[in-house]
Amino acid sequence: MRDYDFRKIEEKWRAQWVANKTYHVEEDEKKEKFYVLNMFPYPSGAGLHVGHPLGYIASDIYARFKRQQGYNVLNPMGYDSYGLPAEQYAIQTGQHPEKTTFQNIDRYREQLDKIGFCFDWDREVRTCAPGYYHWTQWAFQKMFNSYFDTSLGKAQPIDLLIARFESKGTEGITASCTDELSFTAEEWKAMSEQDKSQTLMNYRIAFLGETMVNWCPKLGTVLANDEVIDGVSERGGYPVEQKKMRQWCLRVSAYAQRLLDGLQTIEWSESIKETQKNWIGRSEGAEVQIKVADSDIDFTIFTTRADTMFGVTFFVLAPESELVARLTTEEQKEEVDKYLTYVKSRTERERMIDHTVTGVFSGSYGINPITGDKCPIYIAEYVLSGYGTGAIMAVPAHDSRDYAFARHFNLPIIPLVEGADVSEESYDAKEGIVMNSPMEGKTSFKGFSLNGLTVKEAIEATKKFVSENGLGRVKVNFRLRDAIFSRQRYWGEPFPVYYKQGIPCMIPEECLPVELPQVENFLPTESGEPPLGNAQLWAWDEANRKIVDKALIDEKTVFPIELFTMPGFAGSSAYYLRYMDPNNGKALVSEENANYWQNVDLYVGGSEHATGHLIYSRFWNKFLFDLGISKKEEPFQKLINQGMIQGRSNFVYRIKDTNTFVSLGLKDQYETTPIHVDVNIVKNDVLDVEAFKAWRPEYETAEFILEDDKYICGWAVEKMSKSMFNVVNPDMIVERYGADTLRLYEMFLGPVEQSKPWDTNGIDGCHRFLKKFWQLFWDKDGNLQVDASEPTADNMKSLHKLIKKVTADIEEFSYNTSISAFMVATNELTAQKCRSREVLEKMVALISPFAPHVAEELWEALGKDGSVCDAAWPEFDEKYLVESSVQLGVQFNGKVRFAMQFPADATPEEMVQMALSAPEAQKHLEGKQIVKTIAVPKRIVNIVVK
RNA sequence: GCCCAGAUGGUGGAAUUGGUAGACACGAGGGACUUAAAAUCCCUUGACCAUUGCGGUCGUACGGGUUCGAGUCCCGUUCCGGGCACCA
Repeated sequence: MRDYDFRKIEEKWRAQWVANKTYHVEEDEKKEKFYVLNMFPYPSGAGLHVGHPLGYIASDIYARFKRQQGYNVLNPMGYDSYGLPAEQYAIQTGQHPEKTTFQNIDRYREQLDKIGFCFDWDREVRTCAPGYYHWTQWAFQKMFNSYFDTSLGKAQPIDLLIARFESKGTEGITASCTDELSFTAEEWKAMSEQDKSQTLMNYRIAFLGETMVNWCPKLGTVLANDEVIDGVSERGGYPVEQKKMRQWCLRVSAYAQRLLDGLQTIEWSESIKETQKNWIGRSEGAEVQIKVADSDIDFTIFTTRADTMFGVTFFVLAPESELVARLTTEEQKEEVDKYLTYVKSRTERERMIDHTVTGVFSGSYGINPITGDKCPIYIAEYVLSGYGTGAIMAVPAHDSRDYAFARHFNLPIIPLVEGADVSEESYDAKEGIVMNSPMEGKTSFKGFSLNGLTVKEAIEATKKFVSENGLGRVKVNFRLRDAIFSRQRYWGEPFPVYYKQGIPCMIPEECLPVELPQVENFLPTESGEPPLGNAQLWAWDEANRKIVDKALIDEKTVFPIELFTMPGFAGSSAYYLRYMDPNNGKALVSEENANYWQNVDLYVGGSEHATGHLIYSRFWNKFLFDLGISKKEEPFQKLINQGMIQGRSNFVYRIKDTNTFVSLGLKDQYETTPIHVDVNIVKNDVLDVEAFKAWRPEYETAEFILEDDKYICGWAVEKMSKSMFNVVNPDMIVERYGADTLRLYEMFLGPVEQSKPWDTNGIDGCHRFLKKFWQLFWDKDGNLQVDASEPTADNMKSLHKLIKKVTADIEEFSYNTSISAFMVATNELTAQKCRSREVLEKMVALISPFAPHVAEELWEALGKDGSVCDAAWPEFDEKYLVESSVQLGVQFNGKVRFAMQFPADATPEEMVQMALSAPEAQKHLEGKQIVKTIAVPKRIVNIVVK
């Protein structure tokens, strides 16, 4: 008997793979490509826990499977290595973030190497490496130098737009912009350099904008919308306030429609597509011009319910709207100011939670363009400045928020749908027949009427009427905002930007990358500048002298360099392109390599990135696609979201005020407090009492009340965290059971996409299976028991059943059921005493993606050349599974009464006859009449009797 | 509030997509081997009734429905998870 010595086997093959460069990948035109990618990790100080490898193992199995099918598989790995934790650690300890980041990377690498992944480490990328962020800066510059042409639906060089301004001004331009501007060619030419720069910011895809941002005072930086959750920062949970600041932004909103449309072309889960759809938030409606009474001012409102124009009883402006100042009358000024002060005092969080009705009358009236009615204009915080036009028409009868407002301020409510009862609440449904539009005896603009139409018809009719009569236009609004792209931090990509008389200019492309300067202090400067302000000599730093030299080519003064850094998502937005050509110093990716690898075929990662990375990355890729750099409109063709691995905590129960611990089943007899206990000293919920005593000094003298001589621990599913003592790291599992067992077990735990608690309870089963699989190949004396014998029909049946199942399962990521199938097949072949080389070689090839180390060892033992990862994936042949007869349940009145054999090719009629003449059938037929018979070949026979 | 996904033994989870529910594994119980333990192997293991043998009834969150037949399809309810949220 040769033992399954996993330690020796795994160590040997780890070394061999490195020595032979087994997983090195080259572009190869002769082979079809397949690109598998994991979301690269942020190397945190805690190292990997068992949750991390889940996705890596799943994709590794897939990558190996595809390689065995003959594809040229790219399966790279790298590190998302800029980020806040390293910087905060630096602030606390003075350790440079680069130092801790590199230490963490080394630790990650060490842990990853133990699990047997087929990563091509020659392609590793780190977002904090100058050779990498060179291309992050480069892409930013491209965005700066581009605008989005709405008629072409793609990015164009900003120079085209400038040329256009030179000749025709803004007349007829089709460009995504922050504000609608209007000027002539003459006016453009007359502008100062500053004004021109300012104007172009309105169109650039990467632009400097004065916008409301999420400012987190505690973190000292602005945050993107997806980094703010329920009004507090995602990281740290600190309060976030709205502040108007000058920041770099990316015009993601220009791509909103394409981001939405693209979802239909990719294989992502419905739920994550839904999340993105919600985040993009397309709504189709109308913008309508409203004239202010006794004034020449007018303003625009946005509505999706154009049909309710006849029910408008007031208008509302967002408090931040610039119209507020213009529409507030003298008499109301004091009150309005009071209200604005109140609104300013409220944090984002308060505003989000507390929906009490507040507002103030501006003193002005707006004229309903259809009815001609004069309606008061209010200012209220329930209207948001950032969405639509920051002004609405209020229809209390059919909008719950307007309803609450109208009730509070005693404003009229006009119902517009037949049968709608608005005495208690508004009728928001878009259903029913329209009435009161106009009301009896009232007139309307050009006699326009909606009465008798359904709500849906009325919406369309009004949109048409409004745009045909110049009252407004049809408009699509998106909730997706432009991304705020600068952070007031140190540990991020520097901007390749310098300022010349206040005008932001791009540092010449040949001077990239602009390297992150060394600083001593990672906090903001005393004058409140970002941490990069501490790098006073930065501009003169040897590494950056070339920038200054070029930038100041004919100047003598030093121009300041941008002190902001880029946000976390900058480096992770195009990393999949860089893996295609990671060491290219001339381009992000060469034309040849981009054409060969195209895009990611399979992307594996957590769904928590749905509204962050996965949106930004798609946006970034679409931009690069417009430039012709990326070859596919969508970066990630198929996406699998691995579930989170939660922690499974164990508890011991201490009897109050004692040092005695009582086992789970007996704890109710005492007054106890549950205490978290390290899961690593608990096995199958049984506490290792000695290890517990040694765990903490205060437990050294602990006493135990046992049940069945065991101490049984309680358990609960919680987040995996150090404080709950439920962190299990993969090294410990590898040490005890081996990497192959870890791989198998993580997959056996359940479907990859499902969240589940980590629970070592079942791991022995997977380890046992590997032992059995190993024993299939060795006799009692430790010799290979494989011969050239002809496989039996049973051997082939077991094998091909397995091939069929595993091949189908891998494509569907149902790895847990394939492992079950392996267990069954192994037991069958063991029972059959299969020795056939033909069968056993295929078994090794099949298990190779799941347990590569043991597969390599057996492959070598079988005398095969090369690595098992190049072993051809076995072909499935139906002929071995064809049965001459099948056993089916025979049902009477839908209940299975007995089982019997049928010829596999029996017709339904024959099956019924056979079933009826079977001896077991007689007692069910006695004294009864046959009402109906149903037979489905290979499925079921059912006989209905009365 | 709106949208999405889900609920199956003591546990993790299967079920050819409408056809013998509970594969596989863990745990538990019993047995073999052993001085003993570990390891290994065999049997039992959804519940209830019967158990001398057959066997029978119920059972996939709950209540209805469609069907010869429903874990699977339809309607309603409850619960858990996720997303969006004064977005007009």
